[in-house]
Amino acid sequence: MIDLSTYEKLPGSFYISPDVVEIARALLGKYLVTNIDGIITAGKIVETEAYNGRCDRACHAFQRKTGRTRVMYGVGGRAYVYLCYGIHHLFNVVTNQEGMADAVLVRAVEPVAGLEEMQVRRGATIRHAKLTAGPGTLSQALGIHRHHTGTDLTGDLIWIARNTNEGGELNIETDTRIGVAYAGEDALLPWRFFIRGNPFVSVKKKSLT
DNA sequence: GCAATGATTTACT
DNA sequence: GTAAATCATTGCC
Repeated sequence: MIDLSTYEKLPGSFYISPDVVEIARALLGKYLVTNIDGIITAGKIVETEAYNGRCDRACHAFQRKTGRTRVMYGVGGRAYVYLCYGIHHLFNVVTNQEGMADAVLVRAVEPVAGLEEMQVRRGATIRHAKLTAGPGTLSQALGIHRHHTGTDLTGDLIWIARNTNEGGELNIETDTRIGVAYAGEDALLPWRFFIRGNPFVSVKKKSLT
């Protein structure tokens, strides 16, 4: 179990920045913590993707203000969780100000707390290294569900923290996003960020620097 | 009201 | 490497 006393919850102001790409990059190395059913689980964020509601066709909210994407048009600092392929819950962090539909998809975390609970949620057959390596699997491991959409990330159910004992430089790698080929040229945007060499990154680096 | 589809994962060949 | 699973949201009738 990690020592939560050295973890500092990110303030609401962190999510208000107009630059969603910068936030996606800044979230690497932070800790995503959930308190579901009274059980704390947490993971270090090792992979993210940025989605921009105004100039990015891969974003669900691009030129579409619907029931599902409504939360993304709200103020930053809330959760956007959506069901993909009928099976997987994908966790996003809404950013920017009211009316700006930006979000950061958390694609992978490294488990740091509540490992046993994650194993139960994921099933006995799963290997430890695969507990949270992927946007659908990390949501399942942390107990994040579709109905958590709209959750305030400065509350006590789901939040993001930084370790005050850390803060050193991270070896951050950049690449194109995954699974958004339908978005045409927007799929080429280098808006995926991950920590180099971390075994929990969902998709391996495809090219050398 | 109804049919199409996806920011994925897993199992099988 | 390829294919199936599976359902809320969406767009059109």
